[in-house]
Amino acid sequence: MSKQPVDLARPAELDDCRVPLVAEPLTASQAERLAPSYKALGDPVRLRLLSLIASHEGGEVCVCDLTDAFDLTAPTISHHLKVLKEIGLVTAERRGTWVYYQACPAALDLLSTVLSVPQEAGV
Amino acid sequence: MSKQPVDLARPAELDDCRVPLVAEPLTASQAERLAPSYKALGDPVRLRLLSLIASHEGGEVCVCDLTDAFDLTAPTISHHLKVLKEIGLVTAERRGTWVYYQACPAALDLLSTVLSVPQEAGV
DNA sequence: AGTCAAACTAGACGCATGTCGAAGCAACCT
DNA sequence: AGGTTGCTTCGACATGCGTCTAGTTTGACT
Repeated sequence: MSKQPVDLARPAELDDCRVPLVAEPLTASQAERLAPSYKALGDPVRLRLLSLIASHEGGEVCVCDLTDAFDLTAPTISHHLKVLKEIGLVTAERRGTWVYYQACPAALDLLSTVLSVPQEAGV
Repeated sequence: MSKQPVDLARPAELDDCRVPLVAEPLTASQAERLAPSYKALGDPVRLRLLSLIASHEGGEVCVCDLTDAFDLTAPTISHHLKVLKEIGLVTAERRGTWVYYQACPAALDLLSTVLSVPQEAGV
């Protein structure tokens, strides 16, 4: 394992990133911590994977169901899930033969907050 | 100009993308229209550029000010600004000698909305 | 043990991307 | 006109990334 998860949910690491980008300029280090997360969302397959996981009732999805939803090989799906996992947007849990993925709402919420536009800014 | 701006502000093109990713699975076409925008944010330099522009009072920034904020050459900054412009996150306007960039709040808001997590989802 | 299926890892291949130096445009000056 | 500054385009280079095939691990079931 070359990279370890960034863990967007951990306050100590990223609470100082929880500021709308519109409110004040991001520092270089804030930008460097946030950019990889947006990059992870910058692939259509990963966006759909995350959405499939996050919107699934029960809050988790088996890999086999995810693989079926795409015209891609299993290793490719596995690779994308690994990216999402390492960035802290999802977690994985093995139960018997199958592996289930869950979304991390806190991580999503942080990324949403950074892009949010206050009302008075005139959307 | 090889690509033209995606224009995230145009309702006809992207209003059907204005749905939280957590609410229901993104379709393939939705994901393919949204992913390039997140990819554009997936670089620390572009994130900071966008933040510098969006948070600047007056709502616009001259390129020269942006270039000074980084340890990069002018062509590189220009390249990143072009990416942000083509994706519809900023607009550019020349006034005399200088070029000013403005942020597009509507585009930002869309990307924020897609990542937003409803309260009851338990952040 | 042997087998099968689910999922991941390893390695390879081609395309995309970030960066730079050099050159080109555009607008302002003498 | 000529020169200067601000910004962009062009072309090149190294690196990164998405995808695949082939092989490996993990667990369940005979």
